[in-house]
Amino acid sequence: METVLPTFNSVFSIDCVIFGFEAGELKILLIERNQEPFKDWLALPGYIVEQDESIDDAAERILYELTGLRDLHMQQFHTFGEVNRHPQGRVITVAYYALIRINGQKELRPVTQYARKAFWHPVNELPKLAFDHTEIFETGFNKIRRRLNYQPIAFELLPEKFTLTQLQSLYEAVLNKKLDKRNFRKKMLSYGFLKELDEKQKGVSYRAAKLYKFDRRKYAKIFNNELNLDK
Amino acid sequence: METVLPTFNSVFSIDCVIFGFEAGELKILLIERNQEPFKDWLALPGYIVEQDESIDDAAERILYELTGLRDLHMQQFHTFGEVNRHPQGRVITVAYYALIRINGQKELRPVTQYARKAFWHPVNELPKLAFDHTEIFETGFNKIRRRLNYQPIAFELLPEKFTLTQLQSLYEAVLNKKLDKRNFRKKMLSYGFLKELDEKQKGVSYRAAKLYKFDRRKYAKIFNNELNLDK
DNA sequence: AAGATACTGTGTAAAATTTACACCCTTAAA
DNA sequence: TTTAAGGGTGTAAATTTTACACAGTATCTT
Repeated sequence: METVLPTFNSVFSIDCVIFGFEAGELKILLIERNQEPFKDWLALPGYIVEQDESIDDAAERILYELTGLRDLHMQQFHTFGEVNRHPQGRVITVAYYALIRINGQKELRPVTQYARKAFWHPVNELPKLAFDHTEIFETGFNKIRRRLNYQPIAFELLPEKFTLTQLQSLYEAVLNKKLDKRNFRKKMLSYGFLKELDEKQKGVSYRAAKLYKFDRRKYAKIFNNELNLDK
Repeated sequence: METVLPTFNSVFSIDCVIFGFEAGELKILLIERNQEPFKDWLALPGYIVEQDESIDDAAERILYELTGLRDLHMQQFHTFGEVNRHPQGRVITVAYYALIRINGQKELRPVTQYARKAFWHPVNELPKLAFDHTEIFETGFNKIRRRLNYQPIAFELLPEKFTLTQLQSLYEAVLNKKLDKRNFRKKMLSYGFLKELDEKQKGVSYRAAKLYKFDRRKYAKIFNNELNLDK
């Protein structure tokens, strides 16, 4: 009886769909590849998992190496395992997503040679991507659209202090539909996990809006209660 | 510049969490392993993906080989990639789930030597399982609990013709809570995808209940409309 | 055949949530 | 001081969700 694992020329890789939000627009992070196959193509940040690292660790490392970004909360969302998805051999890829605040200060700078550069690109009008990355992106986008309804992921995309209008336009960008201003505010505030600050928006040429903060503690409390008091 | 894939001693495997429903109880399919590691342990049906098959194909094949079951609609739900989850080397496993009618006629019979037998086991009071299979099961169970609310997966577990009480007790088993009979019926029927048959339950020692069928066409129509008419 | 048993099948009112909808206010810039 | 741009607010109607109880019927028992 066989008791030893077979050796195939098979590798695991990770691909990352990283969402950001800027100027009312939803964007994702792309790289320009500097390596065959698909040299010079645009692609999702992705690379091969090392033998001695978990896939979660690999996802963090790979994103960092290709884009310079660190300490994101990445979550796996799907695994792509068609036989010929990679032209050089059998590669199964586990796709992760994360949402982050786009921040002018944080420079996007690949620390390996595999990517020539990394940059934000609006999710609408995405160019052709390497491998099956377009499909991976679509799958990921659908997932976060779903999760937006039951997880507080929107706040990861916004600056720490934000206005209700910014929050609403983020929801509109992800869900791709217009929402009613009064109803949106009523509902968001009714959850009780938004903290109104004594501060206002600055630098706008119109009446400045109040700033709010997402209160993680309150959110956790509410969420746990829901689970515990389950009828 | 490296342009060829590295060769690691890494393999992909598939593990299956197959749910069934019988006698008002939710069950999953387990095997008794006949191979090291974890020889003689109970485990989820799972095995290694071949080099030339997609992971979806592998899932079908592996389930068939270990249990004799075929033609299920399996869906991947999570990939487990901790470094030491398999004692013999680096194995990443993609976990799939499916829901099926338990049917006395369909015999569970492994067609490989890797499993000694396959059998149904209630999801409550699961024994210790091989590898990280307990965690895989828990993750899968949580997923279907969620999906029950927005996908018609319940009907895959029931016989083609079923009573509303059977449907309700399935929901109660998966969600692990009591539901109100009148409200449950009102809501289910209001969707419009249950077809009332001219037939009644047989072989019960009390008033026989009406039988219903799940109408896939109507379901699809309703579901598509929802998507298309999206405001 | 009478009674016991076990589950079927049904309606309504109250409460909660969701939806639709429009205008005055404030700030900065011109 | 006027204009431009978005800020901020309330209510009524419609819809959905919740809570709740009992008579009806088939079978089995004695």
